[in-house]
Amino acid sequence: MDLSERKLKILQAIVGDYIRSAEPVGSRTLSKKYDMGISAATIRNEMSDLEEMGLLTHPHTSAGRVPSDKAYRLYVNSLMRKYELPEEEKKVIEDQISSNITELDRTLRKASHLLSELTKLTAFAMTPTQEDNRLKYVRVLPVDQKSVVLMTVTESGKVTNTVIKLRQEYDPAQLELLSKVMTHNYKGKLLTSLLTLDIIDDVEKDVAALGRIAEDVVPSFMRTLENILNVDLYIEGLDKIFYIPEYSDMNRAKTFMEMVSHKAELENMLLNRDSGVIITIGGEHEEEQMKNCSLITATYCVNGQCVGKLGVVGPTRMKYDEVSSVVEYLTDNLNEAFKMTEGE
Amino acid sequence: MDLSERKLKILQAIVGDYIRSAEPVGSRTLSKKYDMGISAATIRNEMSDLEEMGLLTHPHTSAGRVPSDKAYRLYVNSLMRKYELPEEEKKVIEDQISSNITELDRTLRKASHLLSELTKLTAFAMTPTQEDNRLKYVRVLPVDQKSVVLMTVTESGKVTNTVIKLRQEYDPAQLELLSKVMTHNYKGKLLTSLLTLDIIDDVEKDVAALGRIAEDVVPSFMRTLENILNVDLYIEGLDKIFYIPEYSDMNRAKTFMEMVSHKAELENMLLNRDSGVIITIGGEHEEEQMKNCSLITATYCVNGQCVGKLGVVGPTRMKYDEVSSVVEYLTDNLNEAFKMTEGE
DNA sequence: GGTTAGCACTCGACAATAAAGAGTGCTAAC
DNA sequence: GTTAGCACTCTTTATTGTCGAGTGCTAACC
Repeated sequence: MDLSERKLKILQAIVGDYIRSAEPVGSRTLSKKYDMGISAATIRNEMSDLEEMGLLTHPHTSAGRVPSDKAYRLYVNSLMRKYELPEEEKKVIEDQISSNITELDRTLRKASHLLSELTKLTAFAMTPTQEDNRLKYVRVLPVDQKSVVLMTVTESGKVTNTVIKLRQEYDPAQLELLSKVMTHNYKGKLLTSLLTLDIIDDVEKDVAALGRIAEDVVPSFMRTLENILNVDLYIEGLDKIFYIPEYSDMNRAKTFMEMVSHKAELENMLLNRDSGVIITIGGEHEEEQMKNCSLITATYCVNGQCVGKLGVVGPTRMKYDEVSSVVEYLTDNLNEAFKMTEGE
Repeated sequence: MDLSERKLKILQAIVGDYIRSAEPVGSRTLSKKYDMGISAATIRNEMSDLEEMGLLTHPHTSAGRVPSDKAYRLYVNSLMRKYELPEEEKKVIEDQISSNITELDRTLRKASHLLSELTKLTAFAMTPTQEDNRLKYVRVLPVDQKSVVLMTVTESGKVTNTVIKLRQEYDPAQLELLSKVMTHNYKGKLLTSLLTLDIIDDVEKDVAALGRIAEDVVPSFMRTLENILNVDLYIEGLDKIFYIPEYSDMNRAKTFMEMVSHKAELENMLLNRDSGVIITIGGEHEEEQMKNCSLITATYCVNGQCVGKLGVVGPTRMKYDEVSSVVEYLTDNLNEAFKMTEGE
């Protein structure tokens, strides 16, 4: 696609103006607002060409031009200048994110909230996937006579603790033994693969000395595995859509809301995305309901493993430069915060 | 307020009809639909009386009548019959709630989701307050050479575990000592009161042998306390408002959404409510933004302590009988599920 | 005296109509 | 290649008129 300097300039002006105003932009407005030394009529001709190339659309005969998804793509790829976040915003992000690094969940919730506030769009953050994660070791520690704590540690460094009430008293040596047996059997195995095993049977068959302790502990272990593998999705700023002209139509607002509220589907969609800051514009989406939305996501890493997603959804008309910068900066901060952490 | 049998009957019919249809109900409709042996004209006279008593309103001269908050209150207190949940719904609630009792957070999230689905309204659930909770004991347990797990147990039975990476290796005896010192010092103290203490200083001054371990552990302890005291609010079914005629006006929808999105304020409001199933109707609320909403909340108990709230918000026109039954049944199930649990 | 029928009146909802405004597309002149 | 001018298109907004539902009042009825 070869575009003259002038066409690019006009396109850029249209995209920029439309992103700001949400109104179709006409030739006259353009020639008045941006002093580019050519008349409205000339601009009309150029616009006509751009429309033929599929970069602009016409809501109806007598309306101004609106950028197509293709135009946004061109804008994002070549025309858009890098947007530098104002220092205050950087500071807010740093303050909010770096503060409590030990709490992944809470930090992610905070991150999505922040993302929504700064972009004025609906934002979300997903807890890390643990699909590729393997068991490092299991330990069962004493708490009191009839309670123990089950500690599960994965290779990626996620540590989970669960308190288990036993139906009988136990001998500390038994716990020691149980820890060893389980660790020995399952160390290095994928968490997902462990879910399908019949672990109680396994363990009891192995070591008769454990008695019935395994029966109390193993179900909790299985539940812990399930929980670790479970992904949560935090969504913030749903109310923001009321400020966006695109959703002043009740039906579109409803559709958007429903789409975002279907967490399971949204989750799936996010899981399928590549790493890095990714911008997907309207029709580029596979999913029918997303065809008039744009999505900007990024992947954050915990202990060097890139496993979680976060991002922003909005209408195709969005401030791609600002939003992607916020997403990027926030992700960088998260990565920094989660770099040295072990456990949640 | 003395009302004739007939007036009550008419009022009940109006409230019932309006709750179902969301349309002002006229005398003619009423006399046709409900065969109560009197003519529309008579009903008009009665309606006029009821309006004078402040039980009905008139959106405009030629519209039907609409119940006032006062009428809803009367309806809820005296006219409303107990609504028996259909067996399927009971079963759904039981299945969903009883399944994973060990996970308070997840269960509450599920509960609010369920509440929203069954009532078709926006629902929420709050994690338990721990304001009156006292520390039972603290234990620091070994994990590996440089990591320990800090276990905090409260009198209400809430157990929290945090993994802490130390900057140095430690002697198991030190952990034992630290546990004892901290437990001895702070056992039985309100969690809230502990937050204001200078615990590092306290502990180090007490026992020199601990060295710098306290410096690593105590901040995590403080953070754990903060987290325990923190209340989370899960909100579900925001999209439901799009199906409610009251919110087909964009502005009201927006206002509602903003109100519900202000978690901190909502939290405060909920904390101020009494126990049991409480219905507050429109103008009965203190808060300006709630004056055209009704709120049905209940309190659930963990280990016998009533500490958490959950409920439903919607327009004053809501199916009070059904909704309050769902809230009640769900709460009963939660109470049952949380009765025997220790820890989350 | 309570109840009912009848009728004038009110008001919102909806559709049809008209006018205004913005923008295009084409043509002819520069 | 660029520009001005003009007819044409289509949306937006305001206006009007009509319809229907519902009230409130009065007078008759049982």
